[in-house]
Amino acid sequence: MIVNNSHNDGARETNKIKNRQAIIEAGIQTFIAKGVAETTVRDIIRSTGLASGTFYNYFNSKEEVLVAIFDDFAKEIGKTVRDDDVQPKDFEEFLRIKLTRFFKFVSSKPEIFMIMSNNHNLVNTFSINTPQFIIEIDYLKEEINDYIEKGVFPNFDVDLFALVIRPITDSLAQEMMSQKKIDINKYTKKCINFLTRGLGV
Amino acid sequence: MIVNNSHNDGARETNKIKNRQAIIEAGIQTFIAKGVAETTVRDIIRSTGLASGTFYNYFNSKEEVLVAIFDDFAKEIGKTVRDDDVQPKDFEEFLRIKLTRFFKFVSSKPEIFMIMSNNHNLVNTFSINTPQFIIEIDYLKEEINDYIEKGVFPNFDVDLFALVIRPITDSLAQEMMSQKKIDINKYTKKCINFLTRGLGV
Amino acid sequence: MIVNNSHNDGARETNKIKNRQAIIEAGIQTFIAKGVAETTVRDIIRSTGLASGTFYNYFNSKEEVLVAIFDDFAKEIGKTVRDDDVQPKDFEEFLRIKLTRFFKFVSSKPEIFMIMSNNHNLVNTFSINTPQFIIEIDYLKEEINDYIEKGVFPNFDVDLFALVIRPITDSLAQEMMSQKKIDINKYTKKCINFLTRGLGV
Amino acid sequence: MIVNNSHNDGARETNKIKNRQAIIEAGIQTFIAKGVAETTVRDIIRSTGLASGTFYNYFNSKEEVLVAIFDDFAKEIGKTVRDDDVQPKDFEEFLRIKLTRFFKFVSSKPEIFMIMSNNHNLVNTFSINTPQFIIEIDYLKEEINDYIEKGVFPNFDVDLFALVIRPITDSLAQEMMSQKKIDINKYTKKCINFLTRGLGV
DNA sequence: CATGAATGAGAGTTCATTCAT
DNA sequence: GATGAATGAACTCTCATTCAT
Repeated sequence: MIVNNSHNDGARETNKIKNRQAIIEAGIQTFIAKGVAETTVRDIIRSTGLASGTFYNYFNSKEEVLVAIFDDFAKEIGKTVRDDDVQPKDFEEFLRIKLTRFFKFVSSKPEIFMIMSNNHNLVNTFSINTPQFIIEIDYLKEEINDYIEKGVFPNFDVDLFALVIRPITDSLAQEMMSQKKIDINKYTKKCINFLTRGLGV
Repeated sequence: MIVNNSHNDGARETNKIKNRQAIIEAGIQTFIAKGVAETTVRDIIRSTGLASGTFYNYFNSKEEVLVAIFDDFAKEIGKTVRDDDVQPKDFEEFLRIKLTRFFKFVSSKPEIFMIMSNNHNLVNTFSINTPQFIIEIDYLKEEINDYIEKGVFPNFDVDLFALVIRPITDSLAQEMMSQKKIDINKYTKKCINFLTRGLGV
Repeated sequence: MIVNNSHNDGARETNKIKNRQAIIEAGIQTFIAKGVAETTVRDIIRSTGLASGTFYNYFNSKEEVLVAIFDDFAKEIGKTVRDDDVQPKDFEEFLRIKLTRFFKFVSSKPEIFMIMSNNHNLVNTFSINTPQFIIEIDYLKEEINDYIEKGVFPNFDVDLFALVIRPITDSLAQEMMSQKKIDINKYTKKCINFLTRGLGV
Repeated sequence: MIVNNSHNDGARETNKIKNRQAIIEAGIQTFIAKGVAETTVRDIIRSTGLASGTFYNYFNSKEEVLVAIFDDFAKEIGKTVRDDDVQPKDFEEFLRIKLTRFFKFVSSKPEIFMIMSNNHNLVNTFSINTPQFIIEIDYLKEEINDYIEKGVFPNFDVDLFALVIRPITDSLAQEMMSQKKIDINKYTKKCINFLTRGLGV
C-alpha cells in the first residue's frame, strides 16, 4: 500500500474549515427542520455525509453548534452594522443607518429567525442570547456613549437602550419575516420612531 | 337500602388535583435547578415521590408540564392585571395600574423568570410563548381599543404595542429580578415612560 | 340516590355471562385488528367499556382469552360436526357430512381465520392448538374407530388421519376464505378426495 | 497518489457477520427456552454478551430475528432438497428423494421444530410463514410443473400439493421429532404414500 | 484527521396488576 | 362484583461518545 502522506497543510486547513462550515450549515437546516430540542448530533452529522466520530473534532455538542450559529450571526450583524466611516449628525440618523442595515441583513439571512420561531413542540422560543451578542451590544453602547461624550447625541438612558434593543428588534424582525411582502423601510421607520421617542432623544 | 354510588369519588378527585399540582411544582423546581433542556420526565416525577407511570396519567411530556406552568402563570398574570373596576383617566394611568400589578406579581412569583434565565447550557436567556400568553395579549389589545373608541385614549399603534409589550416587560422584569434590591417602582416608571413616549401617547 | 340492591342472582349470573362474552368478543375484534402479539389486556378491556380491574374477574391474561376463543370455536365446530343421528354408509359419506358442516361453519364464522392470517408483523401464524381442539380430534378418532370395529369402515391409519386432518382442513379453509367467491362444495370435494385416497379408504 | 481506502475493513466485515450470527444463534436458544411471545430483545442480546445497543445495528425487533431464523432454515432446506442431478423416473421417486432429505435435515436441525412446538403458554403448536418459505414452495411447484410438461409426471393438482405440503410435512416432522426413536424412513414412507395416493399420482 | 461499529447508560414509555373505594 | 388511578418493574430504543482501524 502506497500512500502519499505529504499533505500540504494548506489543503488540510482548507478541509478543516470546509468541514466545520458543513456542520454549521447542516446544523442550521436541521434546527429549522426538527427544532432545536429534537435535533441530535446524529441528525446534524448525518446530513453532512461525514462520519459520526468526525463531529467531535469540531464541536462537543449540538449546543456548541447552536452557539456557533448564533455567534457567527451576531458577528456578521456586528460587522455589517459597525463597519462605518459615516458620521451621523444625530441619534435618529445613527439609528437609521444601523437599523436599515440590520433589517436588510436579517431579510437576506432568515435562517436565525426560522430557528427561533419553530413550531415543533408546544414551546415557542423567541430570543436566545449567546456571548457574541453580549459583546456586540456592549460595542454598540460604547459607540453611543462616545457620541454622547462628543455632544453629538444628547444624554439618555443608554442602559435601557441596551436592554430593550435586542427584544424589540427581534420582535419586529420576526414580525417582518412572517409577512408575505417584506417591507424593510416600514419596520426601520417604526423602530426608529419608537426608540427615539421612547428614549426621549 | 341507600347506596352512594359515587364511590366516594370526592377523595379520588381531590387526589387527582393534588397529584397534578405536585407534578407542576416539581416541574418548576426541576426546570430551575437543571434547566429545561436538561430536565427529564424522570427528574420531575422523582421529586414528587409518585411512581414513574403516574406521570403519564397527567402529562405526556415535560413540554406539556412546561406549557402548563407558563399557561398557569399567564392566566394568573392576566387575572391580576385585568381584575378591575377602576377607570383610568388616560393611557399613562392605565399603564401605571397594569404595570405596577405586573411587576408586583412577578416579584412575588419569580419562578418563571428563574426558568427563563437559566445558565445551564451555553444558551442563557430565552422567552417562551404559549397559547395562554397570546390570549392575554389579545385581551389587553381589546381593552385598549375600547378605551380608544370611547375617546379616553388617543389613537395610537396598538399592534406595535402588542408586539413589544412582552419582550420589553420580560427584559425589564428579568433585569429587575437579577438585582439585589428589587425596586418595583423604578421599573414601572421606566416602562411607562418608555412606552407612552415611544408610542406617542 | 336510591338503588335497589336486591339483585336476584339470576340477573347477576346473566350479567357475568354477558361480561365474559363481551370480553371474548372484544378479544376477537382486537386480535383481528392489531394481531395477537400486539394486543394488550388494556386494548381488549378498553373496547368493552368495562373497567380494567374487571378483566381479572374473568381471565388472567390475554392468552386465556385467546384460548377461550379457540376453545369455544373448537367446541362449536365439534358440536356442529358431531350432532348426528345419520348413519353414514361408508367413510366417504362420513367425511362428506362432517366436512360439509365444517366448511359451512367456517364460512359463517370467519373470525378465527382472520385472527390466524393477520398481517401485523412479519410472522404469519397459520395454526394454533388448544386443549379443546385435541379433545375434539380425539372424539373424532373414537367415532371412526367405532365404525371400523362395526365393519362400516375398512381398517386404515386413523392416527395419520388424526395428525393431518387439522393442518389440511385449516389450509383449505384459509385458502377458501381468502377467495372472493366462497365455494364450500369445491373445497369439501377436494378434501374428501384427497383424504379418502390418501388414506386408501 | 494511491491510497488503500478500505481501512482494512476485512476484519470489520468479518466481525459484523460474526455478530449477526451470534444474535441469530442466541435468538434460537432464547425462543426455544422461553417461547417466542415471552422472549424480549434484551433476553436475546443478553445471551450474546454484546451491548444492548448493538442489537439494533443488526435487527429492528425480535420478529426480524425470528424471520431471519426461519428464512435461513427455509433456504437451507431448499438448498438441501433441491441440489440435484438425479432425474427421478416418476413422482414417487421424486418425493422419496426430496422427503428423505427433508426429514433427514429436520432431524439434524431440530431447533425450528422446538421453536414451533413450545409449551410456554396455553397455545402450544403453531406454524410460521416467512417470505423464503413461499419462495421455496414456488420453486418446488415449478420443478414439478416442468416434469409434468416433460411427461415424466402425470398431470395432477399441483396447487393442492403446494397448499398441503407444508402443513403435512410440518405435522409429521413435529410428530417424528417428539418420538424417542426418530425413524426417518417410517415418516418418509408414510408421507409419500399419503401424498401420491391423495393426489392420485 | 476520518471512519463507523460498538458501547451502555439511561430516557421514555408501557402495561399487567393491585386495591381502596 | 365493578371501578380506575397508582404502581413500578421492565421493556424498547436512542444517542452521545469512544476507539481500533
